[in-house]
Amino acid sequence: MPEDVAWLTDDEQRAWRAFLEATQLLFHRLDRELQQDAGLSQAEYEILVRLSEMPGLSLRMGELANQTLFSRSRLSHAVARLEAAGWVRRHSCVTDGRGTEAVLLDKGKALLDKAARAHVAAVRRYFFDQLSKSDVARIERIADAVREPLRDDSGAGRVVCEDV
Amino acid sequence: MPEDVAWLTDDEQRAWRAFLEATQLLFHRLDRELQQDAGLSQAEYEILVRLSEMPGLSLRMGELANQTLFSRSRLSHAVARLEAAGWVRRHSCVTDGRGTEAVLLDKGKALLDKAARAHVAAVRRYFFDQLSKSDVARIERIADAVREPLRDDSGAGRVVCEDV
DNA sequence: CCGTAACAGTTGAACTTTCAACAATCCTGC
DNA sequence: GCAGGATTGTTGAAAGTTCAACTGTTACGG
Repeated sequence: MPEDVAWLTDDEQRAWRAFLEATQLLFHRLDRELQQDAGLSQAEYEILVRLSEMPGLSLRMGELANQTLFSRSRLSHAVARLEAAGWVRRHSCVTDGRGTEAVLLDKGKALLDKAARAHVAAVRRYFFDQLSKSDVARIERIADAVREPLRDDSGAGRVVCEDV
Repeated sequence: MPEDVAWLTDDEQRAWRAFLEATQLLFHRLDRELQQDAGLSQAEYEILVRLSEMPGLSLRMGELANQTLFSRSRLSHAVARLEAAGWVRRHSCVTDGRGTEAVLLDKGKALLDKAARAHVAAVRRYFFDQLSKSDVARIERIADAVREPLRDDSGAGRVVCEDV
């Protein structure tokens, strides 16, 4: 391991590895339970949730992609599967001929309700049960700080200096 | 959304979503930069790192799977690719005829050194630069608390009560 | 020893995600 | 209005992951 770039301190090293392992384990576990309880992947669940929160239970594909942080392609494939399963329907957008709207169907809403119960319980059990009130606040603050710089320039490769 | 199971409070809801989004954005970004800088996926990088930390630069497949949290199958495929690329070699274990040892080759070590420089810089830029000293300590503590219950019974489906 | 169970790892098929190319529509300036 | 460019979304193939079945090896009980 080279030493000439700013390496991580021991504290940082331990924190980073613990963080990686914890998130990995947590997401794997939540995924598996969601799969067992409702036959949904985290990705599918996320899509259904976002739709369910919209008035009209519908959303343009692009906006849905933004909210879920999926690529357009990934979302297209995923929604195609949800549509095949009868949980979602797509129809082309009235106001913009290029667009497509995805709509959550009753069958999908029912499944989501069932899935959400189990999923929230799991999130509580494996995550919030281990956390104090101040941990929760701290996590929100840290997460906000981390995501803010990453949020916008999501397609940029390490901008160094690029103007005039 | 049903209300009869312990739902999340508003604080928890916000923290959870921020956490999900931050981790997603962070991992995507690190993945992409690793890919651009060294042509490695996070998974491949992880494998090379673990091998590089062993005396002899080698590890049994099973132990490597444990450390990386990969399934045996995933690891098999991944190491097969690394082997095809000439970064790793496999040979069957001397002391246990069933086993296989993966060994990091010079070419792999060299690649890893290069990759590590860029990767660590990225981890610092996108993660630690946003964190205070006390954030780092808190993260380690929380991560430990979260992973500990998940660590062992990694194959269990929500044990309710199972004895006598 | 021998038969059986447990273990270590690999394999191929099914599925998901990514990547690049594409079709269709909208917008803009002339 | 219409050419050129940007935007929206889909598609098919390649790459990666998961799942279940399989091979070969070791450990154990009789």
